[in-house]
Amino acid sequence: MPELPEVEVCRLGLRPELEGQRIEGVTVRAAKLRYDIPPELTALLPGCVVHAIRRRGKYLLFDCRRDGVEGSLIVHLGMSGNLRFVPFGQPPEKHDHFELVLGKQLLRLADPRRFGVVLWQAGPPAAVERHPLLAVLGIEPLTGTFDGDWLHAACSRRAGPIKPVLMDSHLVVGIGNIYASESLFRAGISPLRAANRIGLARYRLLAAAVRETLSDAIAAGGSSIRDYVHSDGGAGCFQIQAAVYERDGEPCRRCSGVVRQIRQSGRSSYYCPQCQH
DNA sequence: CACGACTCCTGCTGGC
DNA sequence: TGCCAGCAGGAGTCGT
Repeated sequence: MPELPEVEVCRLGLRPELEGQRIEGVTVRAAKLRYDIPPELTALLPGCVVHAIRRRGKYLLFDCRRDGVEGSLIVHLGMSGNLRFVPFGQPPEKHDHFELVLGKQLLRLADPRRFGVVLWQAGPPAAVERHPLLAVLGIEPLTGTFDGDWLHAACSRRAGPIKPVLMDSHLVVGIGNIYASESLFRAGISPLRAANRIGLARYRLLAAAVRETLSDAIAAGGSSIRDYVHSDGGAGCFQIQAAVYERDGEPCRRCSGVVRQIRQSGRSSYYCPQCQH
């Protein structure tokens, strides 16, 4: 489920009900996610107040503090994770692995495929950037320094096709398999085009397309935030209408061509061969 | 270094 | 209807 927009919408939905709240307890039902959930969390977190919820790439960061304890809870939703507020006493389901007990409700992490992450970085909020998983992350695509010029320079040594490059979180964070295809469609660039053989002008189009695609998705999700984080909602699905993703064989929305599916680096890519070069 | 294959895990879909 | 292969929105690690 989660690429950058989904994680950002999740953050926005969590914020009003979690920021400033005290953590009363922690439940770890299945410690084995991509990494083991640190057992010390059950001792560290109770009594902490969540002062801020930040996002870096697809990681959610909960800045926590109490007497003698300061650190950030690092949460990644992997492929199939989601965070939900649920009422006290709601029985856990099969893949509910972790939860925070708050004053009035629970915040529960479900993740069937267990590619998610729950970790802890001790220290002030800034210290989390030094965590090994975060230290290697690339630029945020919704910040000012991400633009066509930056992207053009960053891709100058990448001889492979642009689509997997766009998904490389060491370069740019947050662009997953859906929004990579959608952004390339918007920019009119073929996913097969060698990254270092795309000119500056087209990289400016691509950078703008990435920003627009992600922003539109966040805006679309923003209107259903309550659904996204509450168990009585619509399962957290707010997907923007895809131009090409999973539309293999269907007509292109822009021309008379047919959307095609190909495989790149083990992932599906979708594009319109007539619109994208 | 850059790149692709492989890997973790469970669940769903489509073909036979 | 049942079974099995293949695939799924992520990303670290390893070999070339």
